[in-house]
Amino acid sequence: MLKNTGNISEQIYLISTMQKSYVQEQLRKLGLNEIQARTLNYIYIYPGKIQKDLAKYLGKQNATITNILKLLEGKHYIKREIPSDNERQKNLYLTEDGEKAAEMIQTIFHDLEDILTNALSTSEIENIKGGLKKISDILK
Amino acid sequence: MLKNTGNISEQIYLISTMQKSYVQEQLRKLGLNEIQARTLNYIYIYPGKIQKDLAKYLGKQNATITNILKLLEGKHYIKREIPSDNERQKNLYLTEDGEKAAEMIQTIFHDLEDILTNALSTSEIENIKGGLKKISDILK
DNA sequence: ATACAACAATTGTAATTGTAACTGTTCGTT
DNA sequence: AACGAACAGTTACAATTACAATTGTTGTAT
Repeated sequence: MLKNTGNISEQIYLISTMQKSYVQEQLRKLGLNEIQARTLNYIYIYPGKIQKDLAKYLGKQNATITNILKLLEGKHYIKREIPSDNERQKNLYLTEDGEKAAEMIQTIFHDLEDILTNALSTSEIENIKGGLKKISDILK
Repeated sequence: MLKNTGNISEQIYLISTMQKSYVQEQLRKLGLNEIQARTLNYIYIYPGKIQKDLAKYLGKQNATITNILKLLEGKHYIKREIPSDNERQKNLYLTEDGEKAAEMIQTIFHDLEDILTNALSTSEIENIKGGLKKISDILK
């Protein structure tokens, strides 16, 4: 019998689900969902990346990315520019409105991080970050 | 400027996304998606729980749960029983086919856990589990 | 230079998930 | 007992996401 209650992967799943609920709740007032927020945040941090990079970051299909970006473009949060040296790809940028939204999103993520770290000591935080880094390197 | 690349919450998000991609890939042959698999796994581990409990575990609305369960019921993987002492709720159980599917799902999750832990020492594993436990308690 | 495979993104459609309003049941208070 | 609030789940519909096939572009090997 192989149950898996205390497993690392199960813990990660549980925490990510709870994080998602928290973030979604905070995003209600912005009229965005988690994926849209993470998209804006990604472009905020990595402007000029192409859709394929975003797809990998979010773990979604390229087709799904097209849909997400269409919506954000409709809200005038992002713009897509085809570089002259490669016409099959599109570089992603935030508009001014997108910047503003991204900054609000940043504070939501920052608040979340505060919630997680406030109850922990500095060394605990470093330990956990180190452990997570190892895990994510394994899966990369 | 508040970037958040190395944050705990961001790491958790990245890892959960990668886990999800792995699990989805493995599930293709079973014709199930991640949510359906986690649902079957949950009922496998906690038979008799009601839909609301599942909703909390998955971080989804009750209405979404209804949809997911309808589909799994259509595949004859689960059954729902209304207890005589409380007619507004439904206890969830696996059928025989559901048990078989759940066992295959268990091996997928088990394999994933192996991938994560094989590159780590016993003490590292215990450290990471302890850290994750703290985090999930904070968010609970 | 040309042919062909690989790449980045999109389209149309199907499947899934989310929202708000609603049904019926149980619980608590009077 | 009888009222209303809270609860568990569902419905109808809207929004989002996934899948398979397709377009147009770039890279590579002849």
